[in-house]
Amino acid sequence: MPATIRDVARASGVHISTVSRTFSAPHLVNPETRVRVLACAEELGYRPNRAARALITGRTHNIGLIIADIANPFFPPLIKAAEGQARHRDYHVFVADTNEDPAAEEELVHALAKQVDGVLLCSPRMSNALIEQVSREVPVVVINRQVTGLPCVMMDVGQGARAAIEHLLGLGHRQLALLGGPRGSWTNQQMRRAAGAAARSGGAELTVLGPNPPTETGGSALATQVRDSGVTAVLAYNDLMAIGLIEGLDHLGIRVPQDVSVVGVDDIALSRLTRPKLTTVATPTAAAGRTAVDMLLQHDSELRPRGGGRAAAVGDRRTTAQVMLQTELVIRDSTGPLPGRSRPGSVPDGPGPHRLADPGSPTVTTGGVVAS
Amino acid sequence: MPATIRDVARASGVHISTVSRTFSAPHLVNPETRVRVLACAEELGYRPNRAARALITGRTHNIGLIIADIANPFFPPLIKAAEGQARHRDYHVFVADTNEDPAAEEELVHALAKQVDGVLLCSPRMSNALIEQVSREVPVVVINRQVTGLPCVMMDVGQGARAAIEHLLGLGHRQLALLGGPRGSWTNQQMRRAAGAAARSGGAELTVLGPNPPTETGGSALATQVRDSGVTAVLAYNDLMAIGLIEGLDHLGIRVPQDVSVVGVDDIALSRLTRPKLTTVATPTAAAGRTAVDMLLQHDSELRPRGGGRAAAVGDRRTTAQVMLQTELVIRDSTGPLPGRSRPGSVPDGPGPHRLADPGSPTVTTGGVVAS
DNA sequence: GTGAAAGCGCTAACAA
DNA sequence: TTGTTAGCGCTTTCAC
Repeated sequence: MPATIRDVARASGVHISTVSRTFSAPHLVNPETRVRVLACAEELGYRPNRAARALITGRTHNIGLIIADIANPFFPPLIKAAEGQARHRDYHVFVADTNEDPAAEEELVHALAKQVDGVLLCSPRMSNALIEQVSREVPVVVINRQVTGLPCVMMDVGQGARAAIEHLLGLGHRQLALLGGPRGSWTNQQMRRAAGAAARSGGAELTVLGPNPPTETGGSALATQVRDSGVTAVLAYNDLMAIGLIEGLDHLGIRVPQDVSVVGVDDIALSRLTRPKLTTVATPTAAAGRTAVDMLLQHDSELRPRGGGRAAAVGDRRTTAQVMLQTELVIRDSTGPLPGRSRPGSVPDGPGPHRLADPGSPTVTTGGVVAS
Repeated sequence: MPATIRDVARASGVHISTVSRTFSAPHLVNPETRVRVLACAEELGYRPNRAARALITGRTHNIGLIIADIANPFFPPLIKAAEGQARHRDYHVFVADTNEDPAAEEELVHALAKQVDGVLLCSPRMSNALIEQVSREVPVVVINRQVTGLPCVMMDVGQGARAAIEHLLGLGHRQLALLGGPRGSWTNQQMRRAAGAAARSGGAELTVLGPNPPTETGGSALATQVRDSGVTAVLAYNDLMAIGLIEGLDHLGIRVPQDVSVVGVDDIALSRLTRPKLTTVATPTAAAGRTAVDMLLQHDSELRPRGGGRAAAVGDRRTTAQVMLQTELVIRDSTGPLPGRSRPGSVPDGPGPHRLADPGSPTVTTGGVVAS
C-alpha cells in the first residue's frame, strides 16, 4: 500500500534518483523539479523507507536504549533525557525492557543491533565479556557500569554510599545494614565496597543482606531480617527497596526513623511522597541519559564509514571517555538520631532538605586511550 | 565488521541461498550442510540482518509501542505485558515516548512505521483523523481510545467513574469535583460524561476543573481551587493527580479523608504506598497490553502479503474488534463520610479494600465489520 | 538438496 | 541538473 520512490518518480515524470535526491540532498535538485516531486510525494503519501535507506547509508538514525526494568521509576527520567537529547540531533530512541534478565538483554541487543546506529546499555546485568562482544557488533555506551575500553557513564554511588554512612555515623548509629541489590549489578559492588570502608573507618559494623530484587517487594521482604539483625540504620540499594522496607517495618510495629533509620539511593520522585519522606542519595539520571547520547553520537559521522564499508568497530575510535557523575545526599525524614539518645519527638519538617554536595552536576571526566 | 551472509557462504563453501535457507527454512537443507553452515556462522559471529530480511519478506518481527509518558507509572505494567506477549510470538517491542505531545506522536509513528509490523497507539493525543491516516500506512491497534473502524482496546473508565461517584454519594457527599486530564484524552471525555450523569442522577453537583496535565504537579496545583470550590469529594483523572492533590491539600491544612475525600484512577502501585492509601478505580493495564498485542498479531500471516505485494491495508482485514475491559473500584483510605456526619476518628485500616466488581478481567467484546 | 538470478526500496558514484 | 548503473544483505522463485 505505501507508495515507493518509484511511484513518486512515475507520477512526477522524473527518475527515481531525482526523487531520492529531493529527500536526501534537496540542494542538488532544481527548485522547480523539487516542488513538483514534493507535491507528488505528498499526494501519494510517500515516505522514504528508512530501513532500505539504512541498508545503503549504514545509518538508521535510531539509537537503542536497553533498560533493565521500565517499571523502576529510576529509569524514566533517564529515558526522557536520552530521548530529548537524541531528538535534538535528529535521532529516534527505541527503548527495550529486559526484565532484569541477562538472557533477554543479550537477545534484545542483538535484535536491535542492526536497526540502530548504536546502543545505550543501561545498568546491564550481563557479563563484561558479553558486553565487549556486543560492542564489536554495534557501537555501545554503557551506563551505570564500568567496562574498560568502552565508553561509560557512571554515577558515583560509592561516594554517595560513603556520604550516607557518614551521615548515619554522625547520628550515632553503629550497627548498620546494607540491603544489596541484584546480582551482577556494578552499582551494587560499588556501594558495598564504599559503605564497608566508611563503616569500618567509623568503627561501625555493617551487615550485608542480599542479593535481592531491587524492588519494593524485595525491600519489604527484608523487614524481619532487619529487625532480627538488631541494626539501627539501613542503607538500601535503591529507593524502591527502602520504601518497601519502611512498609515492612511498619507492619512489624517498627517506626522509621524513631526505631530504625533508612536511607535509599536514586531520589526518585516517589521518595518525596512517602511518609516519612525518604533520605536518599540523589543520582543524576537525566544528566546520565544526555551524556550517554552525546558520547554515542560524538563521532556521529564516523559511526559507519561511507560506501561499501562496514560498521566501524569501537576500537576504531581514537579515545574512549569514561565519565563519572556526582551524586549527593539529600537528607529528609527517614533518618534520625540513634534511639535513646536525643528525642525531639519526631524529626522536624524543618528548613527543607540539606544538600551536602553541590547541586547541578559538575562531572569528572576521565579520558582513556584505546589500542586500535 | 559484522559478517554477512556472503562471508558465511564463502567460509562454508556453499551458495548464499543455502546459507539463507539454513536460517529461514532449515528443513530444506541437508543436515550435514546445515551443521557446517551453522558452525561457520557461529564462528564468524554471523547474524542475519533483520532490516535486509524485512525488505523482502515485509516482516520485521518488531512491533512499535507509542506511549504518551513513560514516567507515568500507569504505563510500565502495560508495556511489560505487551512485551511479554510479543515475546511469546517471537516479536520484539520498541517503545517510544511522545511526552504527551501530539506532534512528536505523529513523527514517531511515521519513523517507526517502516521498521515494525504494526504499531500500538497507547492513549493517543492526536486527532482521530490523523490516527486513521496513520493506520493506512501501518497496521494499528489503538489503546485507551475508540476510533471507529480501527481495532481498539479500551478500559471502561466510564463505568469506573460512575462507581466512584456512587461510592461518594453513598458516603453522603453532594458537592463533587472532577479533576480533568489532558486535552485530547478519550478517557477524559468518558469520565466526564459518566461522572456527570452519575452525579446528576444522585442529585449532586459536579464541578469540572481542567484540563490539566495528568501529573502529580497537575494535581497539587489544584488544591486551592478545590478548597475554594467548597466541594467535599473529588474524583481525579488519575492516581498521580489524586496523590498530588492530597499533597497540596495537606499543605493547606486540609485533611484527607476527614475534610475532603479523594478518588483516583488507575490503581498504580504507588497508590498503596501513600498515606492515606488511595481509593481508586483499578484499570486492567496488563490485560490491555496483552490484548492489544494479540489483536495486532491476530492476522499474523496476513499482515503483509507474500512476494511482490505491499503491506496490507487495515481495511483488508475482515473484521475489526473493539474490546472493552472492565474496571473496578478499590476502596482504601482516601474516602470517608461527609464531614460532620459520623466521625469514627479516622477510617479504620479495616478488613482490607473492598472490591466492587469481579477481580480478574471478564471482557466485553464488540465485534464490528469494516467495509473493505 | 543446491545454485543461479531477480529483486525488495533506496542511495551513491559516474556520466551525460 | 538529471539519468544510468551498481549494489546494500537478504529471500525466493526457478532450474538443475
